[in-house]
Amino acid sequence: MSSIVVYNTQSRRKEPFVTIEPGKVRMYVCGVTPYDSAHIGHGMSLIVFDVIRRYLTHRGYEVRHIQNFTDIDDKIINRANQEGIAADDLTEGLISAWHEESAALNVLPATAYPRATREIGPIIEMIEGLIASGHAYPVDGDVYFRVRAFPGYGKLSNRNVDDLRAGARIEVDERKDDPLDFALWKAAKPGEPSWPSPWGAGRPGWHIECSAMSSTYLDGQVDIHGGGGDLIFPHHENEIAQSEAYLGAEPFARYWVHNGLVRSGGEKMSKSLGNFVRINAILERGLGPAFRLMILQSQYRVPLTYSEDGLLAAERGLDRLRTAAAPAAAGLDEAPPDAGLCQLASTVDHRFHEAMDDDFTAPVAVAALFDLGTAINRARGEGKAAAAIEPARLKLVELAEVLGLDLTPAAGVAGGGDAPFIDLLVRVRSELRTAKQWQLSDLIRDELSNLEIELEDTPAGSNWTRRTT
RNA sequence: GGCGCCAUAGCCAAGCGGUAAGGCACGGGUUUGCAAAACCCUGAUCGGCGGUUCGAAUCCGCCUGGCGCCUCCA
Repeated sequence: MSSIVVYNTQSRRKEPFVTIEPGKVRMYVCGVTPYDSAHIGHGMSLIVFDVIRRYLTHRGYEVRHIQNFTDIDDKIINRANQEGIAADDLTEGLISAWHEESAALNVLPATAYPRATREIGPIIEMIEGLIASGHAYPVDGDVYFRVRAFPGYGKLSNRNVDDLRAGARIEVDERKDDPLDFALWKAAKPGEPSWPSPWGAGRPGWHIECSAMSSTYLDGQVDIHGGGGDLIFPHHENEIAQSEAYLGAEPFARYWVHNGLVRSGGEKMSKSLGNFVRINAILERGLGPAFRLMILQSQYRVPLTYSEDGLLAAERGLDRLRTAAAPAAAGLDEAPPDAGLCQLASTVDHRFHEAMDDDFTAPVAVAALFDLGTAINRARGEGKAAAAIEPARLKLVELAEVLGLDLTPAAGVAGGGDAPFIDLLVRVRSELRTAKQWQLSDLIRDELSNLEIELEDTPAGSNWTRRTT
């Protein structure tokens, strides 16, 4: 079906993509702990895995895409207390905002969005299994995973347990058998949200929910398990330990896929550093598509350097692609397809798939799209018939869509309550131009420009757009 | 201290042994009533020093400068 290769964090090399079930992909992507609004680091992860999912689907795979919400943990409890609301209300609001923003970024909905708090049953079942097999032990209402009972511990993040022990800066909990052991279940403190369990009221630890949910929703082992690079250790390492110990099978995930982290001002962008930009701040300016293009223009595993200039640069590039992808204003005429353009479209199609097959190297695929766009614009400039260009144009739109890049004109072009007045001014100006009243027509253009409205005169008439800033 | 990653034109960024993709910006031009958009032209020998090779941005070593993980984090 394909010759796709995927970089696997665990082996640190690209491997041929072979799924558990032929033609089907089980993909689990670690979502968020909703205690604050989403920033563009989350946006990058969202888009990276959306592109992977879209491409695999395009390649004929049936993709089951699960994304979770870890909707109970210390940060959530703390934040809810600060705001004087219930943890549930906090997470509910943030999750619905997440869905809205995700949709606005043109991210396809996942197959399912399980939440930790709604999967307590499977989580408890898994913990019981781990205790029964000697991989975990209860202490005073807590349950810990016995790291040294799992020989493969450290294989994902390439660490050995003795180095970890030496470097451990964690405050040592004397009740644990070993400082490395981590919590599967935490006993509830007074006033905390809790669920009944064989060990008393409590809540799941951080890592167990993903192990339980991925197995529950994807039938045990998975093909792709993804997330940001900052999840490799300890989160995913611990997931492997729990899941493989519980399932008695390996690998838990065939391909560990991690996106590079967004950097801002030379540092990782994160909530804890406070140097983040919210996704919403980008969406409000209509720059969602530009943001996606910016992400596509760098390889997903490499840290992304984010800057305002970079975002605007992507917006300008996107505009050029949109110009190329725009349907002929006057409709299609009679003309045979242009041979040269068709040939280029075919070459671009090939380059596109070759690049994406090779570990989803979108920057190269996008470069091919730009070449096609330039050729289309050139052909139009040379006066070629719209029908002659149409096949190439359709190819451009088709391939952009595979990447989730929407090339329809920028949102808000004709929107806004002032649109009728702007239309009127533009019409008056057209009359003035017909009468060669250039001083007045230029005045209107300049004044509109001061109001962030840009005019563009074409043989077919004048168009206006709102400037993105 | 342990484990990794990165350093390519003004900025972003591909490249994975065979002679530097693409985007943005700048400058020149075509087009335009003038603009805008679009198109054309213009720019780098790849952090430094050694080594391997017929041949290296690509492999090895050292150096310098960044970054990530080891603690919550997409």
